[in-house]
Amino acid sequence: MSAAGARPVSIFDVAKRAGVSHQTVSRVINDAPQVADATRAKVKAAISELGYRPNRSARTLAGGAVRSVTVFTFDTALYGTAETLRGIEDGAAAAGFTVLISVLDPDQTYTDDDILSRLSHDGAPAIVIAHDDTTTRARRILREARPGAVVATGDDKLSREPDAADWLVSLDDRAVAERATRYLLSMGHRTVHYLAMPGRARRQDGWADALAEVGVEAPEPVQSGWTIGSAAEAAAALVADPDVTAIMCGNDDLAFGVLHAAHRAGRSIPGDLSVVGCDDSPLAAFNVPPLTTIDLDFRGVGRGAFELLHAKLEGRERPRPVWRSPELLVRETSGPPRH
Amino acid sequence: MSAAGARPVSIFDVAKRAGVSHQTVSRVINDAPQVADATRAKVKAAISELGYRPNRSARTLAGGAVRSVTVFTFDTALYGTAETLRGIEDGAAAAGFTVLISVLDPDQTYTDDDILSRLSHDGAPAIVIAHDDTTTRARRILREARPGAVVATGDDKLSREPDAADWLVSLDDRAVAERATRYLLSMGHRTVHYLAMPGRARRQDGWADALAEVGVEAPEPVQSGWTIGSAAEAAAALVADPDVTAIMCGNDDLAFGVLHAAHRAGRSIPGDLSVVGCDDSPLAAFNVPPLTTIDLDFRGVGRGAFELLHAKLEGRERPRPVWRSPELLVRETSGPPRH
DNA sequence: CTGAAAGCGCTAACAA
DNA sequence: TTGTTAGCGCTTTCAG
Repeated sequence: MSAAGARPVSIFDVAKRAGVSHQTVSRVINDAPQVADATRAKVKAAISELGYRPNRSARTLAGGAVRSVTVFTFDTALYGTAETLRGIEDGAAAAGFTVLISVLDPDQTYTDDDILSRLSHDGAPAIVIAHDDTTTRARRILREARPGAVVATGDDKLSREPDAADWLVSLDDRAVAERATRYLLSMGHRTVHYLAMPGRARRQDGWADALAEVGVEAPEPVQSGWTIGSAAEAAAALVADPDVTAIMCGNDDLAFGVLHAAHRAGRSIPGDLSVVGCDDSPLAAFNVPPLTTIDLDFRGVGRGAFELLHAKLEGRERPRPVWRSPELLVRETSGPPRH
Repeated sequence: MSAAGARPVSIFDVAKRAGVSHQTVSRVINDAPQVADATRAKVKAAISELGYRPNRSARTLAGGAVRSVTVFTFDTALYGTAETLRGIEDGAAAAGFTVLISVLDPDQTYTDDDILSRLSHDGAPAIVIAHDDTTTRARRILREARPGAVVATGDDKLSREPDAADWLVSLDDRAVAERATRYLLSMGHRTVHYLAMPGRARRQDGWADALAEVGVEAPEPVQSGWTIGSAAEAAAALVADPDVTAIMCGNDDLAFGVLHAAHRAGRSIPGDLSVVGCDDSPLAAFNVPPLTTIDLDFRGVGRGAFELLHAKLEGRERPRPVWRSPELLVRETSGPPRH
């Protein structure tokens, strides 16, 4: 154990103690195969006696294998991003990687250099959780600078690009929204309205496609911000309209905003109005009434993003996706229209 | 702009281009005062022409000023920790620091070495968001190893220690819970029950103190986990008891669980039962009915934690706290008992 | 299987 | 005000 304030134990201290060269110590801590078992044991003993811990900066600088990822995101508190981040952390921890986090302010404009200088060094690997315009832009900048070391998650316009399969890990947001919309249609609703989050695209596509399928012209989607309050405000006119019987929301938080607005407008749920969310956030099942929504495995997506990055770094094949497929959870905010 | 794959631009490349020594470049990027304006301009021009960006590992290794913090936490998705993290990020970004994040699994037991090896190097600065037993333990380990470079937030038994003022940044959780309990008492409730989160202490102290103040013996606190589901389950017996008219909850999520359980038990809110949360999470104001709670500025606390760490690192005085003081927000889940 | 040498990109200390 | 030198702790060569 090194005393506080003293010079930390280095690879040379260990080498001296074990009676080997520092290089042999390096081999041991990197699990190199060509080390005699006896030597390995001696070194390991010295390591634990001295309380040696490798210095990550030195390892990185000396050009060893990369052992950290920088995650770019815009809000660590939103359910989707928080869960994705947890998934990345799970994967990173299992692989011995350090996670750095770089939060981008949606209201700020970043130059290419602002983004790139957030990496620990040129070409450091990164994962972008792209859920808004700023992170989508960051994704583009990072990918242009280091195509091999950047993967992304998210649902935005870039995910329509042809080479997306190489670097994108994402649920099929289109199918998810389509499914929820079809469900509402199947309950007998004439049409389904859509409350949209900022900067996302594919969920809205799915909703529109499901309507087109049955020959219904899609009503104008209503635009909301990310907060529950903004959703309540954005949906105020919608919920006041007695012709509106079904609303599909970009995510659960938005759905809670709609429920709040509907309550204030005196409309009963699900008699007057069906509301469907998306995410299955922790509160959905416990809301009063419990929210009909689609279970999305963001954590699995995060883990998948890390694994794709890891595979690319080591020149391996793209691993198979590992997340649960989305599931529609019909609870108590949806049903057939009253007539 | 360095081409992908090429060797990154170093301080020597910049020096050559600007016709100065690499040390002068170092001075410019570190804002050292003793550089002639003309020289500085030349160097800056070379930097931007070449797209030079400093390598953080090299800077750290060479023993420059520290520019990163590792944050230890146990769940980045919970409202309190997520907001604290955001506050730390805000402060770190303003000071040009990188934030590393180290998530500790509550179900795992870590050795001292497990914890210490998560730092980028021996003695790297850290902030611990201590909200459970595992993180509280990490706090102790880190503080013992590097007392000067570790600060913490949170509400646990350690915060009762005498030297806490040196390294702890925290709201007055005791006062917060006391205030909420007094409010319920003032509405005419005979007693107030407490639904507790794991591993926290001071909120419970405040609740007990407020009851003691008016000579009421505190009922046995009910223990919940961190999830809404566990709260609903833990509170099932409590809400079924018609003698229970007021429940104060460790945080908002727990309160939502209680509301859910109360609804299932057929008790009306707030007629039969008053429920008070703690946090003012984003959903509180928009729940149906809106939740009475206490607004806690976790983001401010996070910023304060970073600023305390930063001040310690630079040998400055402890900065003044910068967060909003807690405020009781009486909404629609609380009121006088029915008789 | 092990060791010696060179250098990653940067900063601190010293010299001019 | 600027330049030179000597590392930081480690990994990658390359030699035995």
